[in-house]
Order: sequence, then structure tokens, then C-alpha cells
Amino acid sequence: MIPNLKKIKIIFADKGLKPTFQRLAIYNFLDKNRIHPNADIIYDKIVKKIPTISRTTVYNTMKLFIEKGLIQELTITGTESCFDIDMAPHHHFYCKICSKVYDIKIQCPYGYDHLNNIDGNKIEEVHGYFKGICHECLDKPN
Amino acid sequence: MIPNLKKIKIIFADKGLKPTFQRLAIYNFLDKNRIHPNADIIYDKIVKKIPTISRTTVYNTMKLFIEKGLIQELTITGTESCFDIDMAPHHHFYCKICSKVYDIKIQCPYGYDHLNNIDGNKIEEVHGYFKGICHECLDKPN
DNA sequence: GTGCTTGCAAATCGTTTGCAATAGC
DNA sequence: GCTATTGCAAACGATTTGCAAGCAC
Repeated sequence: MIPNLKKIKIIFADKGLKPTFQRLAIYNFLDKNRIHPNADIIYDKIVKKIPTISRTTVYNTMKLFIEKGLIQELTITGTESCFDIDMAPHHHFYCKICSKVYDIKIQCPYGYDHLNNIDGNKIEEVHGYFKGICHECLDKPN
Repeated sequence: MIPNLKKIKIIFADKGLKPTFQRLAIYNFLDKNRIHPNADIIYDKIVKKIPTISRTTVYNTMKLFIEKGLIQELTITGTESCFDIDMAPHHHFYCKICSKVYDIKIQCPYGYDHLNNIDGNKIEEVHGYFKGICHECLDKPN
């Protein structure tokens, strides 16, 4: 974790974020585990390292990271947000059975890079996702 | 409303739905007002015609319509669902200022019609939306 | 009259807020 | 020491659940 920590501190400094123990742990978790976790999964994981951490801090930190452009929020299920440290343009696939979110390495030909306006509306974010049954769940016997 | 009612009753019969007063009113509202309303907006509108209607019935009805393929659920904001009676493939634009949802008449070239599988995952739904500032809010003096 | 539908009240779930204690420059 | 950050407890908003009363065939 030590070499990664150094890298993260530089990223934080660049954005004017104080490198608190909690923030470093959360960012490192997101960086090492590209699973698009929701706040609860992040909390459950971090609380094992930092038993005193609160859900409030997780939510505060997510909000802060989003504002600083370090992560993006995915609103796929309608009931909860999940978070993606990958800021490159890409789509997602959500499995209705296992609820996992996969990266889909395609871009919407509308809206990314070459298009910042549709029907007179100014585009700031592009979101694309598919829902269905993932290859793992398709392969399962039942 | 009478001619539309007849049409709606045929749609309901086709899906095996009983044409209750509440369901007809809700469907008619969605059909006549293509504004992608959330449950609260639907409730506020219908309660003026049917003062005894409950939010539970609105939620029940939305769930039923989705199951029967009469409407689709849009999960753009992460805090609430909104509903779209237009089942044709299309995208949406969400205005961060006025919260309105616009139809964008483009299709994702991946996933609609000619593609039902990406990376081995079976695609059942395609969702695409943009976020930004709509033409109306851009035009406002401030 | 049997089964589906409705609607109230309470519960639930994810998230936000108010605020006092704490930590870091 | 001053300010930003943390974390508890309570509030909040959207949605779901349990269940009793009502309606339709």
C-alpha cells in the first residue's frame, strides 16, 4: 500500500484535498477494486480497517470526490448510487440477477468529445448502460 | 377523453389488465403528458381528479405497467424514478437546473435491435442519457 | 362470495442534516 | 488556536409492506 499511498497523496494535493486517513483508505479501495461499489459496500470494507469510520464520512467523501472530479456517480438501479473511479468515457452493464456492474468499453458516438450540444441542450455528462443477464449468470446451471 | 378511453381499454385488455378508474386515469395522464413524471407528480395530478387515490396505488400501478411492458422506468437522478410511456428506443436529456427530462431522438448503435449481446452478456434493456443544461435554462437571463 | 384492487398506516432503505467532539496544519 | 473533518443521532424522502375494507365479475 505504501507506494500507492504516495501516488494518491499527490492526486489529493493536486485537488486541494487533505489526505486524511479515511479518505486515503477509501480512495485506495476504489482504486484497487474496480467493482463499482455502492456506499454500503465501501463502508463495510473500510470499517474493517478503520472500525470507527461512519457512513456519514463515506457519503461526505463520495460527494467530495465527485465534486473534485476524482470519481463519477452511477445511478443505474434507482435505489442507490454506485461509484466509479474510472473517469474515461465508457458504458456499463448491470446484471439483473447478481446486481454486478461491468465496464463496457464502448463510447456513445453522440456526446463524447466531438459533441457538446444536442437539440440546443448543453451536454456535460454522458451516461450509457445496458441491463440484462451477465455471462456468469447465464453460465450458471440454474 | 372518451375516444382515448376506448383505445386505452383495448390496450389494457390486451395485457390482461382490469380497466379500473385509477389505472385508466393514470395511463391517460401519461399518454397525454409526455413529461417523464415521477410518482409524486403523477399522484399530485391524479388526486385532483380522484381525491381518494393513494400514493400506494400510484406505485402499484407503475409497477404493473412496467411488468406489462406499457411503460419504462427511468433512473436518472438516483433519488427517484420517473416513467416514460414511449417504449420506442430513444435517449434522454436531463437538465441539472430545472430537472426536466427531454426525449433525445437518437438510438445507441450498440444494443438496439441488431445487438443483443455484449461481452457475453445478454442485453435486455438499453439506457442512455445526457446531463447538462437545457436550451430553456441556457436562454434564461440568469 | 371469491379474488383482485385499493388505500391507510407503519416500516424500510438509502441518504442528508445538525451539531458536538476531534484532528491536522 | 483556528478551521476542516469526523461521526453520532435524528431527520428525511422515496418506496415498500401488512393488512383491512371495497369493488367487480
